[in-house]
Amino acid sequence: MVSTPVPDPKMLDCPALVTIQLVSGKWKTRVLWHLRQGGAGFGDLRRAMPGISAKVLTEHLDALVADGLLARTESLEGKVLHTRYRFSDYGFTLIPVLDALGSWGLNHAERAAGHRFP
Amino acid sequence: MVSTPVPDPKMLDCPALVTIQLVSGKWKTRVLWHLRQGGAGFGDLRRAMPGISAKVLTEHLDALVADGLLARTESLEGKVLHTRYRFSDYGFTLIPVLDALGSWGLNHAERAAGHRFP
DNA sequence: GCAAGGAGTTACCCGATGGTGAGTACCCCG
DNA sequence: CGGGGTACTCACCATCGGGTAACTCCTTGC
Repeated sequence: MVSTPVPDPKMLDCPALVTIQLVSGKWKTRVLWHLRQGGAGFGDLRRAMPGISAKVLTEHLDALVADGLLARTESLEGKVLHTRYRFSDYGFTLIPVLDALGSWGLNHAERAAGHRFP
Repeated sequence: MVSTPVPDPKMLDCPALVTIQLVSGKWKTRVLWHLRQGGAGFGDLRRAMPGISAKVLTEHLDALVADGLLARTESLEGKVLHTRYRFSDYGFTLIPVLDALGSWGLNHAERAAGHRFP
């Protein structure tokens, strides 16, 4: 599992690492980014992120749910199982942080696109 | 190399990932965290972070310098080479983001320490 | 001469992360 | 009945980040 039930003490001298552990992984931020616009099903997420495999998506979702950032809701529409993933209340508190990462990253991308470190 | 010269286009649909790439790695945040309190030499950093090997520290520092977050200054004190690592001006702009990660992480650590997801 | 400290480099190994392809189970549609 | 959709699981691989240990090069001090 990729989750971090209880952050190991070594991290506490660097609390930023705790957050990074929860969010790092090739697709985790992308999943979170996509779910910002509202909940989605497993298949929605697959389609939204071409390249991810079912296995890895499952792993990442499980980790995010286990860490309390996402909530999973299963429902039967007709008789077909539908699973919906969305931010939990706790997960919402992470959004400002993700936004900070996002806007800095966007700025960095622009900067790096042109010239190297002017 | 662990650096991300020009962020690959796939990341741009998730700018947060750009930032995370720069900062993820077992020791990168710890290096940055330590350097927040002022510049330090190679040996200072090794001593400050028991467990890191010279190789990995070199790799991480190289990556952080290549990404423009840190600046390396070499000086000869007497005839001995001293290398000093510190935040670059650009690196400073990342500090608020690291603080956001840090305070959220600290909060998460407290939350996880007691009960699981109350 | 030899240890010790500063600043790395090199070769090699290991385990976690992620990718592939197939298979499962259930249901709906034509 | 076949094809397609939802939601996964399983077995197997490949890559890569990180760890280990040894080795370089240079200078200062006993």
